[in-house]
Amino acid sequence: MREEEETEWFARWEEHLPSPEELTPLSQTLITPALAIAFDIPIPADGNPSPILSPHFLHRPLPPPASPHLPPPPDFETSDLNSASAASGSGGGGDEPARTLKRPRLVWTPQLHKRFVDAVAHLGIKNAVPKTIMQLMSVDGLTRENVASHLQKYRLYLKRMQGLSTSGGGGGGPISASDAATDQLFASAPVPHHFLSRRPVAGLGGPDPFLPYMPVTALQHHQQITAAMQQQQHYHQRHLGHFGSPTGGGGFDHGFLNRPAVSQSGMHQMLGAAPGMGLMQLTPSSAASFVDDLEPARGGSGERKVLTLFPTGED
DNA sequence: CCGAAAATAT
DNA sequence: CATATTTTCG
Repeated sequence: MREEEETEWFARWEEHLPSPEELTPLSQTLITPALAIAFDIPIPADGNPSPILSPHFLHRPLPPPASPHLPPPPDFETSDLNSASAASGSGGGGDEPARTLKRPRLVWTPQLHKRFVDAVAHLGIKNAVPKTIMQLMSVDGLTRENVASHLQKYRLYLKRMQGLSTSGGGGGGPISASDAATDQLFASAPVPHHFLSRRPVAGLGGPDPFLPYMPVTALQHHQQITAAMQQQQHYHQRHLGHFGSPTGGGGFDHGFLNRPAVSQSGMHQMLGAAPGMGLMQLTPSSAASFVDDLEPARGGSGERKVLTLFPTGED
């Protein structure tokens, strides 16, 4: 019977999250610099190249099928399309500049986290170790430590949930125990129910028996964690928090950005700061002003038209 | 290399 | 002060 349940969440998964453009207001560059040029697309801020930092992190093609008999890796895009100019087989050179540089704090955005969860789900809790996860994610710049750290937190989150999910968890609300700001990130991603209260399937040493892979084709992000992105996202995250759209008739909560009340933690932070909210923490290095335009669109329905596409031109 | 804890940064 | 992410230790 459980099997059916699993298939169910599986089917619902799609609706659970990716969805709406509302959730993807992030400005992912869909157009590569080269492409833009080819199409003669005038990049905004022409005079303002947004000299946002672009520490060229190392980018590895990530080769391995890490999965023995695992279905083809998710359509996770390898998130690398910068091979245009670097195609030169030069020595491999190897010189990935950025090997000993202190890379900026990694910001786990919902998208990244989703990728993380997907990877873990496909690997199965058993094989979900940092290294493997990292490889599956194929996110350029991601290090094993990044994943390990996040995994640690993720596990704690899962554990926490198990204890709170006393209501039989069946049917009612799968995951709605705590809405601490902390869980927001995790809430944004569908937590495979197998993870909860359920140990490795006996008799199976490998990945879960079934793993049809979810239809997350909506993934339209070319993820390349760069300082630029991080800054933008970070900035957004700070401003997000209250969205007046109480699931207007929806009924399904996408579980993200629509948490009505902030817990104490949130208040504490505000208390520390001024009610006027002027907390704009720009990273030290370049305090260039970004053209972020994430409008809460209060009032009627929201209007998500965030197109801050800027050239990742880094190659 | 993995996992947990301590240390730091925000 | 709390939380997120990094670095250190076992």
